[in-house]
Amino acid sequence: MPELPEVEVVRAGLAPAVTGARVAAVEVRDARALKRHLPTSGDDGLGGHGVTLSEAAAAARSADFERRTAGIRLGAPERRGKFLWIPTSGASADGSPLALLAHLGMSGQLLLRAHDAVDDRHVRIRMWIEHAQHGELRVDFADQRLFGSLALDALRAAPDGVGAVPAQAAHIARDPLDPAFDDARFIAALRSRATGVKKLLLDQTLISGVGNIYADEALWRARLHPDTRGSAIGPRKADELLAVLRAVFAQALREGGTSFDAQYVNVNGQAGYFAHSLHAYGRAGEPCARCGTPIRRVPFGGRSSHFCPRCQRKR
DNA sequence: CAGGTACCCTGGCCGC
DNA sequence: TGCGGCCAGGGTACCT
Repeated sequence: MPELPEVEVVRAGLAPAVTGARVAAVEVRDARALKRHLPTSGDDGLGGHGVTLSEAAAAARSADFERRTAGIRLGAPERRGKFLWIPTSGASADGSPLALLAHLGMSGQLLLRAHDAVDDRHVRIRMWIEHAQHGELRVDFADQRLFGSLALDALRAAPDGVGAVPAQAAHIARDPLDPAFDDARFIAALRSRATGVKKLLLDQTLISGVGNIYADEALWRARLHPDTRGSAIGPRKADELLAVLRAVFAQALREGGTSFDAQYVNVNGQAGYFAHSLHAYGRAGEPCARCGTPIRRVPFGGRSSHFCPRCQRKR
């Protein structure tokens, strides 16, 4: 469940059960779910993204993660954009605190289950935790497509000096629901670029948490064509776009996120119902809710854009 | 900085 | 019933 509202639903669901809990045991079933986990000994010679691990490197990575995660105590989960992490009692080699970092990718789930609950599909990593109030639970990381991952990562001071963030998420911009998000800075960046506005919204180094669904929805609500250049957007329209984005996120959060199928669920495996409130994504051929013109779907960087050709004219 | 492509994966669905 | 092709909510690397 990948965009900001879905990740936030997971963070909030995890919070009561994991905060203050101790990890009793860890089992890595598929080392491919540790793409972002780099062993302590530094480099195992086979980096992270886009690289297939040798059998030996996979075993080493799994063993390293299991050994270092078992026994640590968990803090309150935090989120930036689509990255989720739990500060822990562990320390990294340079002395910084360790965080348990999660990215759900396209199909990742974090599921809270009873100790003896039956297996969900595609469980790649399992952690048994003990909590003073909630007793013994399992946290299962399930991921069909394996674009998501868990990792232990060093928690460092955030680049803007406010709070701390895992090293691997340091390049990710704050998201628009973050109180420290800098509106003026984002709007200036947006309006200085010749790139299409949708591509800018999806750039996690400018603003985080926005993915294909919510980009299309926000642009529909703001009546902006996805290919409108950032530099063609006036200050008032830019303000409106940011406000609309926040409203979409807030509403999606209230409705438990967007679920098109069983892949996108909260920590209890339940789907959200914001999909019913979408006006553009997944509605190709259906009449625009404002003007009745059929919603169009066009190729966009290996995916699709959905928009109303009448309400969202390219300028 | 802008654009395009390729890749990491599994599985559901559609047409033949 | 089988099979190939296409599609999917993300992120990164590496070209031009």
